[in-house]
Amino acid sequence: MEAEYKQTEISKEIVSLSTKLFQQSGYKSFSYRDIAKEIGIKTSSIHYYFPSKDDLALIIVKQYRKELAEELNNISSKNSDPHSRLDLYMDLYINSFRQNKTVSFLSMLTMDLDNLPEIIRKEVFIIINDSISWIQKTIEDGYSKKVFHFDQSPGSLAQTVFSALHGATITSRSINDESALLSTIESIKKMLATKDKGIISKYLSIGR
Amino acid sequence: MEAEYKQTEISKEIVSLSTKLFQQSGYKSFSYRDIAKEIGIKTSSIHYYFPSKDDLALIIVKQYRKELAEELNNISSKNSDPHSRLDLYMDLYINSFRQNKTVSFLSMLTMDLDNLPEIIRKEVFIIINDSISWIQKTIEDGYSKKVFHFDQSPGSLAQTVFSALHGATITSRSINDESALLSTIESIKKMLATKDKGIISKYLSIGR
DNA sequence: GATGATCTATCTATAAGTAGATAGAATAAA
DNA sequence: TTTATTCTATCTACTTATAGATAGATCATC
Repeated sequence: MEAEYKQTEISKEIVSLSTKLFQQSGYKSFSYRDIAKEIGIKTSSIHYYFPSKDDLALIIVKQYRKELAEELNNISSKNSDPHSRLDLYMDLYINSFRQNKTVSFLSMLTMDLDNLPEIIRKEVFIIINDSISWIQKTIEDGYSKKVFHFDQSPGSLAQTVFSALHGATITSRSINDESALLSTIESIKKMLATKDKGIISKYLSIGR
Repeated sequence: MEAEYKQTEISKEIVSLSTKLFQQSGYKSFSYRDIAKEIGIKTSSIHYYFPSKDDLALIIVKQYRKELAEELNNISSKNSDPHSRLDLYMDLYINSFRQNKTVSFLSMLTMDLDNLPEIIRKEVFIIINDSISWIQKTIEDGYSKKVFHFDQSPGSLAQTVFSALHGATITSRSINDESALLSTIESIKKMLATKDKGIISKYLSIGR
């Protein structure tokens, strides 16, 4: 694994710029032309390192997956407290938003599924799965340590947290204001901190 | 307003098919060719009704905006109970997901912002704004009628609800399973139904 | 026979990808 | 240590395909 392509100044620049464009506007909307023009090379030089666009995209996505896995692993290993873990996880979204003022890459990948080659689609599934599983484990831990309190299964709740964070990143991006993301994080925190004594059970039926 | 284009069998078919494709894979990824081939006409016939792709896209988005506004209005006028209102709003997402098994159109528009002409981008902003405002009003109503209980401002909470629903639609679509959407709706309901007596305030600091 | 709707044919622009040339660096052989 | 060979990185030039768009012909219909 590790370096799946010949790493030179230029090839790294290609990957980094492509990642940005991919993230910003999707798979179909970043072209070898744009990249070449911006870097100041010819498109054929990009083909030299990355024979096809699919190759380049796959490398980008795999790299993203690797980095995310490392970060999650890092958070888990350095923090035993479920609160801190979740905080740090949510910080990832805040930082990502502040850094590139755009949608999280994973959201873009998800929205872009129809335009992606199958092999990349599989990567995306894995990333989503791993993320939700990680959140779920954290919530389970928080439940058993009795620092999280909410009357919903860890699996369902993990899906909610994951979805809400992504949705919030998207909303924040679209209104160009991080308030949506911060509000959502606040909601999630309050939700988990709530001692669920007073739930009005009449309102809990979900099957319709 | 109303019909901003010559409405014939074919032109309506064009709009309907384009909407579907636009919704599925984004602005850049639906082409006059595809539409023409599928309907069985020539691309020039599409140009006859919709001189440019931007024209077509704008009509699609405006129509979506109108329909959504009508639906929200309809819900509001027919239901005084905040619970029912919110339920019906969330049903829109479930139905939309079940019908086309894809992401909600609004989510796609948001992710696609970079690829959209300015005039359409403005429409999207309005739609988002209107949606969040509508939710906010519903929450305010629920607070004042004391049927919703949660310790967060209606504005922030509305952003959260909106974001969570979108994120959930996206997640559900990507894993091809409506569970994420249903879980999220369940979370939202529980959240609003929670009497916030037992909040652990230590965990409520958001400013970091 | 004028108007509306659709088609043919074509244009221009952009995209991804390929072939082949070349300059210069690295390596091997004399 | 010079010479020959191969490799690396890039370029120019081209191909094929797709896209949106337009002009003008054709056909229908009222």
